[in-house]
Amino acid sequence: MADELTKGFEPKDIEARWYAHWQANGVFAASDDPNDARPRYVLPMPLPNVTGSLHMGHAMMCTLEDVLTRAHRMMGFNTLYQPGTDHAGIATQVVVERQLKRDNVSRHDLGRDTFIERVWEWKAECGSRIVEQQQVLGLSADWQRSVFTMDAGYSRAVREAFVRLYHEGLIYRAKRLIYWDCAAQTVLSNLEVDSEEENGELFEFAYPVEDGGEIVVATTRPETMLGDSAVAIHPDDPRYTHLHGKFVVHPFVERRIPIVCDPILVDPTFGTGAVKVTPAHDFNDFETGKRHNLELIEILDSEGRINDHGGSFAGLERFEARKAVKRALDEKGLARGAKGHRLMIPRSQRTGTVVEPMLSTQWFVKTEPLAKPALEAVQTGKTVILPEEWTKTYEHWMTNILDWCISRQLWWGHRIPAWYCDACGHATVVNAEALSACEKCGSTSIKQDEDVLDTWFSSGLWPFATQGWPDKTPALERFYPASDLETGYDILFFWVARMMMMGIHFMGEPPFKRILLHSLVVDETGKKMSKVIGNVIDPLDLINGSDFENVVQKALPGAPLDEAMKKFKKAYPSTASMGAGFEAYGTDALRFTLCSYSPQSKRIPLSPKKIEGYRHFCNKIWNATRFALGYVEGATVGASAPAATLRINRWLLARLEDACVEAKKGIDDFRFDDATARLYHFFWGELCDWYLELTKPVFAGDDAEAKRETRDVLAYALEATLRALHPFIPFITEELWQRLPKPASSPVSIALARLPEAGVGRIDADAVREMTALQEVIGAVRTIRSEREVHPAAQVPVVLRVSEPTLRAVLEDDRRSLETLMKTSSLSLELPGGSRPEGAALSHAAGVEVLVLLKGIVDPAGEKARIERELKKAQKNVEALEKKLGAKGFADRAPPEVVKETEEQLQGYRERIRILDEARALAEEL
RNA sequence: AGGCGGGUAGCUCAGCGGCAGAGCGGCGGCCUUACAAGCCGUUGGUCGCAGGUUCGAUCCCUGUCCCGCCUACCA
Repeated sequence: MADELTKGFEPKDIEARWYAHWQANGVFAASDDPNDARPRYVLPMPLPNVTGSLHMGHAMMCTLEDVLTRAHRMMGFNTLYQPGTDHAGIATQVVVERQLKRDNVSRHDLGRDTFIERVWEWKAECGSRIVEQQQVLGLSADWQRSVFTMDAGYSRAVREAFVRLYHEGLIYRAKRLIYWDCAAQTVLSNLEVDSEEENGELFEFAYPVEDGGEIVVATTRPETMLGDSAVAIHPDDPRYTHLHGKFVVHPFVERRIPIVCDPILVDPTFGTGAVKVTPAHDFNDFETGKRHNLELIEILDSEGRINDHGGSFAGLERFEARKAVKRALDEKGLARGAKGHRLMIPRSQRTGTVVEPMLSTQWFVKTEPLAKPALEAVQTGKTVILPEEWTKTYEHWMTNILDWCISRQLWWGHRIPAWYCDACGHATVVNAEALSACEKCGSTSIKQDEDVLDTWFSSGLWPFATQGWPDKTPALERFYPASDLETGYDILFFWVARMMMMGIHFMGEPPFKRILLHSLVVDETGKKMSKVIGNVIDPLDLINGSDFENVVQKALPGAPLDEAMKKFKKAYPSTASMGAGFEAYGTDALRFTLCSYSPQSKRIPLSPKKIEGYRHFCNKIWNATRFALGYVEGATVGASAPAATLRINRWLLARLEDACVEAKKGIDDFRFDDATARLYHFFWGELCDWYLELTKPVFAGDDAEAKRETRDVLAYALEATLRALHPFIPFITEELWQRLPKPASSPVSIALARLPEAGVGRIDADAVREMTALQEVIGAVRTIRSEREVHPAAQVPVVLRVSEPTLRAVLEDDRRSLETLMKTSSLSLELPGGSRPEGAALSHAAGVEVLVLLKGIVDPAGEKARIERELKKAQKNVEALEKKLGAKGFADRAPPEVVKETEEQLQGYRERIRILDEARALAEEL
């Protein structure tokens, strides 16, 4: 540690070292001490799947959450970032089954108990990977408290919730039309189904009418006609009036099918205006069936094969059956042709297979009574959603919520605590892992429900089940409700809404004060990251660096390298200029980048170039500190800003104050883009570009008191700035902070130091105004030098003419600063109106006439062109302002200060024109 | 179809009643002893279109055209 800083910032060297330091010192641990008087900050981590590995979405989420966590810890809160992992029912089961398949074994071969053992083994092997990756990201979660949703305690909470809701009548079992995943062999909730538009066909065929004639219907799923129990027409459709009350004959099975009139289902302008009705396999038809009391004819088994109701088609797989039905209709002369048709195909999120609406007995949560208070909590502001616009989406969803199917035909998960009695048929629902007798008749011939609960049911209990609920533990008392919940907007309904409902129901108050939502991380062109498009980026490749070959193989597994490369480069145009791969940008650069995107936009187009830019920023911080370390040894750093008399020091402390206040506001408002932008600008644009440059002449000079003051201010401001930056870039700030002089009572880690807030610096309007004038004057000289192509090292005489006494004094006072930054050995201050030096370029800034003596180096034509350009600009401004001032009603209706300000602006531009006119005359003489 | 959001510099996006901003890029000049992962300067905009409210509109209102996302879908 005592060794010197390397010339450039190398993230790899420092990250692992400091994470170990934090862990060893218990920096992340929340306090259980009942006497701890600090306010609490609790943030439940959106639990990743145990099957998962870290992707960009996690990186985004984790970064924002860790910033919130670290910032609050530094604000003096007793902070709990509650980590954990989710057993992820379907996802995990699918992964392990796939593994078994390699050995040609199915889960049924193993049996339920053995299979579950296998899943646990797998979890023990691979379940910690995502946690390790989260630690690479620097997460300051309290890992000691990590919870897995299948832990014994958590499982007990899940059963308890089920049992209570059941006895309150909020959970019921019913036969309903549900979405069925034929591959995973389970029911899915409507949220686990994604519909995409795909090409299909609209197939038309005729039903013979009983008394002769026919009626033509159209369908995209011809095989479902085996389960038809009606043909519907619109009651007012004149084409079909003669068929009212008639029947058609099913061509394949012995069945008379009624023709019904239904104005809701039938749109007479679409297709033939006649619709086949299959109540057991279509949601709309199901409703129609209820209206007309139609027969429910199931034709599919759980694997998607036609069952006995399908007559001669029985046993055929559903897509085979489709072809067979079409062929058979054709043979009977009933086919009436087909046309191409775009339609929405519902697919399982997990297995990708087309899901089938099927009738099935399942467990449901009655959502309406739970949703109402969850809606009210947001409407009354007890829970706030940020960014605000999501409130409407939440309300819309909560008011249109459907009952929630919570049973799943899986083995991996929380088994439903219901036992059915063979003797009396009663269902015993109790919080137990095993049951020996029916609670009603005492029979021991009972059987537990085979199904498990939807994963979202268990994760809906997260904010309180992690703290020991249903027991009234001290942890539950202390850490419920949580403060914030941060997550992607895509699981607002899946998860957030569920936690709101469950939290309010079981705990009596909403689980969070704020719900903070971030957007989807997409590729540079705005497309969703997917292994089909080949635009997935592993965050660790950005942190550790990686050849594009490696990156691309992960993005599009199994594809030829050049094809994958082409797709990848197309998705990330900015990589074109990046050579053979990503350099090791480090965790800090990635985190800072992710924070810099506005949470309001719906997409976050990840740009590797931008990450590179923020690695440059880290390098800048590194080098600025390296510079400062050469001067700050022995500095006295106190808890508050040191006294300052020099203008540059007063100015820096004023800017520090502003930057820290703005950054804190950004954090408070969940506007990390504002916070990072302000800190970036302060550090680079103010501290480095101006302040450090201005300290150079001071440190090179021989005014001991000025040196001492500047040393103290530099050390103080840098130390404070690192603290302000720490939540965003924890590693580099810790590394540098440890090397700087700091207050005597500083903690073992910057992570435990205070976040700078109002009062860290000092408001000093005079210093800011005066420094701004200096900056403008220096800028004017630099512009002239640059446009005249004066070599940056060349010393050129400068004359400043100013009448205003205060400003004149400031310029005189900071002569040394001006000379350094203007690169002049000969600076003279004069009153306006003196003679015109030969070969002078003239400009104007902050009320000062700026003359740069360029005789011999000047290009008269270029000089004139520049002046003309500036004159034109100034004249345009004058015209605009004159028009504004002269506009009807402006003077008497606009606020006086606005009028005054406008007049002053106009004066300024007029003055500028006067000087530029002179400059033009002067240029003529060159 | 309904709901929500967006159209601002070449690109990605802030700003949302009172002189149009940032980062990246472009252009010109510099290896100036913290940093070439850098320094200095500079160029980019009828703020989607049309009306309205206002002394004043990128910002508020109405209409309109595009583009996303979500929900529900026509068998």
